[in-house]
Amino acid sequence: MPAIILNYREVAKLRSTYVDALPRLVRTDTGLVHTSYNQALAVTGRLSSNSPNLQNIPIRTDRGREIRKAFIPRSAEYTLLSADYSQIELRIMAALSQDEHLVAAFNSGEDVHRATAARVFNVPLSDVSSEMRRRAKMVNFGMIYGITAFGLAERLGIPRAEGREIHEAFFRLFPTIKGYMDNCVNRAREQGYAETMLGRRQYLRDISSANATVRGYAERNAINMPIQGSAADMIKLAMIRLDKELTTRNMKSKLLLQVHDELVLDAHLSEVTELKSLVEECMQQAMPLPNVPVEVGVGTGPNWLEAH
DNA sequence: AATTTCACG
DNA sequence: ACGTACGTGAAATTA
Repeated sequence: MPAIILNYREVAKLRSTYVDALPRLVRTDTGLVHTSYNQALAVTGRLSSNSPNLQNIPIRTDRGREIRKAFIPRSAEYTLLSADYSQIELRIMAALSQDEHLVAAFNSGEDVHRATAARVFNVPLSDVSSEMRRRAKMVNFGMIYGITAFGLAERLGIPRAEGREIHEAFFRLFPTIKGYMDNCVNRAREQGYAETMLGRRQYLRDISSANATVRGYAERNAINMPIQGSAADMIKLAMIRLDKELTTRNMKSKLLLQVHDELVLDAHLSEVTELKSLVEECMQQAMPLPNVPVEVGVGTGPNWLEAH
C-alpha cells in the first residue's frame, strides 16, 4: 500500500507540475517557453526562477528524466550544451577553511566522498564500500548546511549514538573545518551578518537570540551562506564573462538557463567546439579558489538530459 | 491566504 | 526539556 501511494504521488507531481503545465506556457509569439529570473530574492545571492521555474526540472527518477528529454534546441541548426561545476560547494568549503585534507583530496584528483569515507570510517581508501561512500557523501553535504549529530542520524537512518560518533569523527579528523565553522558563527555574531568571498552579506538578526532553536537556525545560516553564496558569486561572474564573449565574438549560440552550478546553452552547430572551450574557460576562471582547483564538465546532446 | 508536499541545486 | 541540514517555486489541499 505505501508503495502504491508513493508511486501515485510521483506520477501526480510530475503530471500536474510539468507535463500538464509546461505546454500551456509555450508562448504563441515565439513558440518557446520563457522563464523569468529573480536576481535579488534569494538571501544567499542565488538566482531563482519562476513562471515557469526551470531550475527544478526533474532528473532524479526515470519518469522525471523523460520530462527533461523534452527540453530541446530551438532548431535543427542547434544542439544543447550543458556545463556544470564539479562539487563546487565542497571545493569552496575547502578553499575557505584551507583544511589540508580536503584541499589535498581535491588536488590529488581523489574522489572526495571516498576520501571522507576512508577517514571517517577509518579504513584504507581501497576498502571503502559503496555504502560507506554513500554515507560519507551525506556527511559532506550535511557539513555544508551545519548539520547536527541528530540530523545526521536521521538522514542516515541510524541510531543517534552512531550519528553522533560519525559527526564527532568528522570534526576530529577535519579540525580545521570545525575551527572554520566556529569562526563563521563568531564573526556573524560580532558583525551581525555572514558574507561571501566577494563580500555579499546576509544579515542574521537572530544570531544572538536567547531561543536556542531560532539561534541554531541563524548559526547554520552563518555556516552555509558563505559557501552557497560564494558559489552563486562565482557563476554570476562566469555568466557576465560568457555573455561579453558571446557578444564580442558575434556568436549565434545563446545562454538559456542557469541552474545554480550549471549553465545551459543553445549551441549553434558551427560553434560547438569553440563554445565548449569558451564556456569551460569562463566558468573555470571566473573566481579562482586559493589552493583548490575548479573543475567544469561540459557536454552536448539532442536534449537537456543527454547534454549531461 | 496559509499549509503541505515535492521538484531542483 | 526542546529541536534538530541550506536555498528556492508550483500545485494541491486546508482553513
